[in-house]
Amino acid sequence: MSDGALPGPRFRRLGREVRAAMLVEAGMKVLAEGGIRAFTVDNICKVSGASRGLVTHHFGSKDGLLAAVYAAAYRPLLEAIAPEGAEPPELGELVDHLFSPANYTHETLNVWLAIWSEIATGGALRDEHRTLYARYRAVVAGAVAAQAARHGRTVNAEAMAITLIALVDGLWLELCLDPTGMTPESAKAACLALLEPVLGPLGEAA
Amino acid sequence: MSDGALPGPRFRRLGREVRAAMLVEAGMKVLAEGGIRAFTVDNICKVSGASRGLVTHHFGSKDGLLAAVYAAAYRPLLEAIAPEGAEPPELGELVDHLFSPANYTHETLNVWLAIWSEIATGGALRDEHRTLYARYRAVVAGAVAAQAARHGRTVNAEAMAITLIALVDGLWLELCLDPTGMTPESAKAACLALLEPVLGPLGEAA
DNA sequence: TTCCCTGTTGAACGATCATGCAACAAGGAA
DNA sequence: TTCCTTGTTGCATGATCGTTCAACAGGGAA
Repeated sequence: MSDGALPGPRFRRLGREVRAAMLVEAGMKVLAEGGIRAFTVDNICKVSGASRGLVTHHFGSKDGLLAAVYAAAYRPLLEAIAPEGAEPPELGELVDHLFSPANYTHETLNVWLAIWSEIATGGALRDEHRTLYARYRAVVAGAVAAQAARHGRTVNAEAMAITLIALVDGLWLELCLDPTGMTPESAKAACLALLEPVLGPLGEAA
Repeated sequence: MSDGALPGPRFRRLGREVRAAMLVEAGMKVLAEGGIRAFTVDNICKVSGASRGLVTHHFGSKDGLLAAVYAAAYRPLLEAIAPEGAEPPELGELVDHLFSPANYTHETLNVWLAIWSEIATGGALRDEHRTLYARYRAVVAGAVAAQAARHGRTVNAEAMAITLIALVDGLWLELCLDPTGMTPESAKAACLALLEPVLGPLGEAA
């Protein structure tokens, strides 16, 4: 009893996907708080409570983990917008989801922002972004087309989807950079103020 | 003549602001091509053709140079939108400027994107951003208010300015991330398609 | 020409980075 | 109980980072 050896196991063995999920979550937290400059193996493992070798062991490299974090950030958005096996939501519900507290979080937005720059400079994330973004845009375009047809308007649904996504992303961005005088509610209201003159009324009155 | 000494001076002495401008330009180029991860003293000095000590000497630190790069990126935008001593442009002209080749460049946009993440995570750039962005928003809000008054519409000019800026930034962002099927012209057209139903016709027919 | 201010250099430094890897041990299987 | 699979550890390594600083030299002033 005089030595410093602690009783019990020194660490816990976890299943492959459990540990991977822990690292992804830690990576997301680090990315949200400190941006891409804080996304280091040391920080991630300290937050996750794991040792430094695990990142390479589970994801091959740090960039592999970053790709997993990106996919994990996209997943809830896509599932909220296009639930599997269910029929696609109306445009009004879709916009509601985009500005819901689940997606419109300061933490989440910082993750997006940090990763966007990596994509723009041609990292390995570029291809994965193209795939996920194409799915995202297709869902939005479908909702836009349905909304337009329901109200007898003729619009270019693809172009309008790009524009709507740009508007949402831009509002996200402004909330990240300077939340002064901005709330999720005002952002959503601003979004609807531009959409409804073109696509007809959204929301419960549909 | 047998030694390797080259004739002529080994370097050129430049004025304080000349050298500083060279470093800022190099920093912008590096930032545009590789994002914040490529924004290193080594890269910057290699591109600029200067030695490593100059960054600290002229800007105090690397972050000081980053702040200067940010201000230098904002300046042409503000000057195009709110030329000093001249009366503010109409909203149509303002939008033209925002999507003009001078501002809507892939290089410029990558610089913005790289710096945005730094601002969002609370770096030293935050205060400078607040100042410059407030000026930017005020100019846009003024143009929006004038446009609305000219066409007898009543809008919340401040909120509409935030929304317009968000839309422009979002379109910039999408062009950075995935230029597929996007051009400055289509982006501008998408922007006008949302604005004109609310604010009346923009452009030459004003 | 000589002098001196100051812009410039580049090596040195310690901190921090991502990754490799051999040893270790947890915990189920037998 | 013993054995073996495999998740885990953490040190070693070499690269790269930002910053410091003493020496250097360009080029105008006198």
